[in-house]
Amino acid sequence: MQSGQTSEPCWQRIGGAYWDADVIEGKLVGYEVYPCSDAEKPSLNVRLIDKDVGEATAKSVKTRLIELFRLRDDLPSFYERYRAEKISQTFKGFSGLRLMKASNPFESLICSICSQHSSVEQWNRTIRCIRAFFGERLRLPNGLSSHLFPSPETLAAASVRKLEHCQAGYRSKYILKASQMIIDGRLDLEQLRKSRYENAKEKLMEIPGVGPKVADCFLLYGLGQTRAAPVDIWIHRIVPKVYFGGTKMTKDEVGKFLRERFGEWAGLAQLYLFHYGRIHSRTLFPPATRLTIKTNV
DNA sequence: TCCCAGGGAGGAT
DNA sequence: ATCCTCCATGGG
Repeated sequence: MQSGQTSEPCWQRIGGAYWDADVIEGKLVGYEVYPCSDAEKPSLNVRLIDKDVGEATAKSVKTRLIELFRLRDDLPSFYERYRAEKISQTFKGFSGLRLMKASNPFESLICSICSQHSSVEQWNRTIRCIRAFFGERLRLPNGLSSHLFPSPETLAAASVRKLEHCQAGYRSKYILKASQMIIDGRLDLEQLRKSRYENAKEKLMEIPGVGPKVADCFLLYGLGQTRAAPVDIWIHRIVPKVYFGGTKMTKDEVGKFLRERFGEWAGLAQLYLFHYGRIHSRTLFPPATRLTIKTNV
């Protein structure tokens, strides 16, 4: 929930839980999610914030969360399969870390676009601001409220000014263009779900502001194409370090290596390598020493 | 004041 | 193909 995947903004806490709300099958539902720390029987405990939720809706929420947190992914067999690989050194510190898959692909696309050359904190702020400005407000019975992410139609009609107020910066025009392409029918996110990885990626890169990395983020976190392995600055640093003795590689080569080596699990491998690279950045990539020499002219 | 943030576009070699 | 620089904006 806090790992900065561009499926959606990080979930927010209340007490020891995390909460969210959405309209599921036409009904407003809020839910709190509690982690269970029993390593023998790992589970997720969910409390619905509405006393009056039918059984069918409750079941839909369950299905939704299983998809969102990809609870069907078999992590133990992933760990086991690559136990003897160099990547296994990244498993220790992040046991249980999972990929997520967006409930709302359009939101994930905009998250991915906003994440470029930005920080998790900043693009999260931007997305929440866009929700608050343009999205329908949901009021829960316990007093909490939340906003849906707006539709492509709503965002396409948004002014650059308001988007810039959300601190989207130079990405505002990208957001507008992507929304426009969707309502024009030039871009169909659900159709991309069925496309081959290479074709889908090529199509996505027709959107201005969407390059190889952002396209892969959307394919992975938005559509659940686990073959996609976004190569950002950290992956670009860590993969040559861990697997090739520090040899210089292009980003394309790194991405190709991850897909060939990890196949359907390239995206998950990327997730572990990413967090490992970041947490050990000081020791793995010591900052270059800088010298400033003053001259007399 | 400077550098950096889960990059990408446009232009110059 | 590979290399620059700029892009908004906040935070360290």
